[in-house]
Amino acid sequence: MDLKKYLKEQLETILQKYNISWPAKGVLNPPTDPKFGDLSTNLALVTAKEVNLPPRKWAEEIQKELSQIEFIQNIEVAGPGFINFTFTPQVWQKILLNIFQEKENFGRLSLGKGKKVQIEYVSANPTGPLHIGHGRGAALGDSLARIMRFAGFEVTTEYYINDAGRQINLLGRSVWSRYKELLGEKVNFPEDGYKGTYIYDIAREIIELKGKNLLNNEEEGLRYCTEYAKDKILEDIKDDLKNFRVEHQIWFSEKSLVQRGEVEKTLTYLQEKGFSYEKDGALWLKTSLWGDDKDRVLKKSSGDLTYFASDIAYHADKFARGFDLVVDIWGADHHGYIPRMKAAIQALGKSPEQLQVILVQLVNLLREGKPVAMSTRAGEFVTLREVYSEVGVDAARFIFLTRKSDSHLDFDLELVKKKSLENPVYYVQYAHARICSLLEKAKEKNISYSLEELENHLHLLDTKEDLDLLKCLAKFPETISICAENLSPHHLSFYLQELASLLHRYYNEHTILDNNNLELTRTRINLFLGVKQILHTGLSLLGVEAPNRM
RNA sequence: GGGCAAUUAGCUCAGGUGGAUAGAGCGUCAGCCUCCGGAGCUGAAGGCCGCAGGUUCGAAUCCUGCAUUGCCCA
Repeated sequence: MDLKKYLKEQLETILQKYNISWPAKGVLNPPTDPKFGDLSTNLALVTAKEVNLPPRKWAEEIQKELSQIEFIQNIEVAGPGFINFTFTPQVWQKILLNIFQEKENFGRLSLGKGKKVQIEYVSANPTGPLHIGHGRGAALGDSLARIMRFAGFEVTTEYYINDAGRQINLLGRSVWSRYKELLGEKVNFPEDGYKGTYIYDIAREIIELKGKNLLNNEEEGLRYCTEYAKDKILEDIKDDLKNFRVEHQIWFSEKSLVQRGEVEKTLTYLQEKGFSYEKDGALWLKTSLWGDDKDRVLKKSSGDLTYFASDIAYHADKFARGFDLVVDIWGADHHGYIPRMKAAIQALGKSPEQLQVILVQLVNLLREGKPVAMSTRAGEFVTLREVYSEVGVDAARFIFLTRKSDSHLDFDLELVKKKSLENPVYYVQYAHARICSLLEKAKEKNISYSLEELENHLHLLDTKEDLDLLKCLAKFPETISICAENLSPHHLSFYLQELASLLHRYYNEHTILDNNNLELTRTRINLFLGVKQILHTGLSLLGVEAPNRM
């Protein structure tokens, strides 16, 4: 049962008697301080003027009207005119029945109403290994996809492979150059080429496969090196993401888009609509029509297409595939592209809200407090693989998902390693493992438990710790809703920490297994089973394991 | 020179559409195992929410200006 909805309806009924509808600024929420009850509303404060009463007096009127309401234990007027509601313990105790009834679907919502959503994330150029910044975007995108599916959206995840442009070209020339160098040729390494040692590794692989054979034909050799390097790196990226428990359902090639003529098709469309024009030998899109600072180039005077042009074609393709909402996760250094991209999709006839861009701040990778240089070109960086091998997938993901995406993040390898046992992720996992261990113990003591009698014994869960825990469990669905609506998984991470904290407190306060009071023992075991299930569901939405023992 | 973000406890960070005495973890200090996992629990100290104005019953939250930091663009 949705308590908030229920109460809101009751309040609205009263307002109707006074010909007032629910005010825009009316709020019905849990108060910051639990001593003010379970839910609190500012309704009387906001509507006092309409009934010509002082807020407190008006609040008391409402209180009187509600005196016979079901499920409510206490209503009081407080402060300047807040109305605070406390539900009966039964309301909270019954949550447990819901949880067991819906099982792993408890918290699942129909918020999305089957709306088709695409989430595109990581999309790193296949010119080098993933680094920690990609890891952050990967964790975020993957977890968001899981949560939005749980909230009733139809989600597709996708990786856009920039395999058509200048960067890939440069990669090929870098490898080709190293190949020749290793075979003793004199070479001029491309000025801004990729200098990482992995380029040598790839060149060595090619030598093993082809020997010196490529030297005879410059054009063919370069082509081979380019293709080989791209495929090899992409393979490693896929491998990394798999290890990091990140799933992309679709791998979309920019090159295929170009080859199918989609870019030209999009340009033609824009031209026919009259949204583009030629100036100084270049082709421009009138992005300033939709709030961009200035118009942007689609095709340079040299005849080369810009990245922007293929990006528009790509987004046209996304919408053509029927997505109602497209979510792009970008590094924060690309924030300047948002206005032009939003303009572009409006040129395509879509509304700007149908593209949501989440910016992920770049991660400051530190080692012993000192920044680690992270330039792919300079070839000096710590890879994502090194990071998760060092600190573990669970710890790395949890840290990324415990911060909102647009805040700066210092990730000190030595610190995370050293303090790994105090990492919040272990705190949450420990709660889960603890419950599992307790269940084992119950088995040893021959304490059986089932759900059959649960309903009749729910009233035994009546201590403060019981109610705190039950209320926290009841909050799970709303937490999912907040995460999905705000595209921010970090709320879930904080929720799980709170739930784990209440579990630990409970465990310290009460002895669960008591052979002299089996009914209470069984009921409490059931409570723990409920907590276990929510911990499990929540962690899985973050892509973090819920171990039975640690 | 324009633009986007950030600024909350010693440190790392939360504070969904404005609400009552601003929270958590780490660190510090003081306590808690005859007992189901002490990787835990309880308590204490610690804050002009960057600064100054404005909007209103009410601002960490919204608006304006300024400062500092990061990034993007010419």
